Amino acid sequence: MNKVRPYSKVLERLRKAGLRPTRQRLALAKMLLENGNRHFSAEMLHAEALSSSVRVSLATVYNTLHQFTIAGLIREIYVDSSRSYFDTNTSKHHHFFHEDTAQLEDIPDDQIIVAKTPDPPAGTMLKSVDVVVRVSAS
Amino acid sequence: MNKVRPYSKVLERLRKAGLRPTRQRLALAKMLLENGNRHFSAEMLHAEALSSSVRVSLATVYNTLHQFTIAGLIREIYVDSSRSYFDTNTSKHHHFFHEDTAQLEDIPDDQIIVAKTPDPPAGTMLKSVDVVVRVSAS
DNA sequence: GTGTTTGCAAAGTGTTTGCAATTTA
DNA sequence: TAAATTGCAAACACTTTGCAAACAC
Repeated sequence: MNKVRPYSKVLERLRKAGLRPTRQRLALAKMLLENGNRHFSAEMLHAEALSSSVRVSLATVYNTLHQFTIAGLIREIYVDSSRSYFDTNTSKHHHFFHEDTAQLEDIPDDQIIVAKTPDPPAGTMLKSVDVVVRVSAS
Repeated sequence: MNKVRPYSKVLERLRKAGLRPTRQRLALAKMLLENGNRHFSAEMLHAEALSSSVRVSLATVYNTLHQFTIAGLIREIYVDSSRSYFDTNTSKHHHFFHEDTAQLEDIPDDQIIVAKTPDPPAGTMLKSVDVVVRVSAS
């Protein structure tokens, strides 16, 4: 059902987020949002941009990922204490993390059940419930 | 029941892990293992050591935390992509992460239920199931 | 035109490493 | 005294930032 979004959709989403659709932002948004769910780091996205002949600096990739995260277009996943990973799928779901390869993989929804979510401590509100299942070659 | 472990216990645990009980390792191990469950970063532990007049370099703190982690005396928790956090409680349990203060807090066992743990992908074995509930001041 | 965004290079942060000096067994 | 460990400073990897040039509206 949810096919590749037409170009205008991406442009519209940037506008809605208050982000000027510059050449760099548009190119990165298209790479990320028109190709299904993806897990990636800043370096990975930068490398992919360059090999697709999208000229963009690494600094801009970092800044753009930050802006996209704030805008809710992507989300950050915490699995490594020395590198940021992101996911284009912002809906509630969880991850496998392959320790050997540093790859992320979605856990199918029917494969995990968090039956009870804890009450947030007094004075706080819940932001997210993230489950990471670490695996390695057996 | 589980009172403060006597000095010899810590020494014995280091020996069992194949780690020579040097002054630095012994001091750090005592700070960590004789004071209940603690969440901390390398910098935090280093600062605490210095203020307790335990002379130890930051490099040694890093190296020691790594060795303790491999030995299973402590475990690492992944909540921040720019800093490593550790926990002296190595048994199965989950965490709140206060985004405002960067503090970790245990989730009481009866407050969370992971009813179904996913099958690890083919060719992999499960290492851990970590739940992080992010909260912030409301 | 005016304010925003980019790219570069420099700076910053947390962490690791090489190696001489020290310590442990 | 032989092997392991420490501390320092330098090196590292990843990320952020200052600022002039380029760009969007």
